Amino acid sequence: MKRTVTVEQKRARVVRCIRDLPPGKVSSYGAIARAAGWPGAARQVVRILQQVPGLPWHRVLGSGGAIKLSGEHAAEQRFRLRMEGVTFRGARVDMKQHEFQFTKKVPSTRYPVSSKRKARP
DNA sequence: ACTGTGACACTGG
DNA sequence: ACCAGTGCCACAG
Repeated sequence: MKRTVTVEQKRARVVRCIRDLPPGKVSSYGAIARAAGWPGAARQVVRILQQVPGLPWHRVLGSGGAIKLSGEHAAEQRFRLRMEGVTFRGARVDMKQHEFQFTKKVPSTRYPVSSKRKARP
């Protein structure tokens, strides 16, 4: 039979992953998507963060621990993270110390990019 | 059906 | 470090 995983189910898994982030620990959009078994859905993680209230949104960063928000929002995120004891290395979070390790995570799910050639008319 | 958008990820120059 | 190009997925118009 067909598995037809609905978007709703994927969203639910993403939400769970985000809720699993304990204070002082962070993750990234892409890592959350992979941990939720939905590799490549970083942009969907963003949507979910904006739509679902009550999530620890400040613990989700861009790749490499970069804050992808701007202006006041970025300041707010930095503030909240510092309040939880998260340390920074310049403008980015020290992932070495604060990246949360999801036990699950899809095995060797490399980003499906087949560069090797750029736009070639 | 098609196009543009977004708190993204990656690679290459 | 920065920018450009490409890939990704769902959603709004």
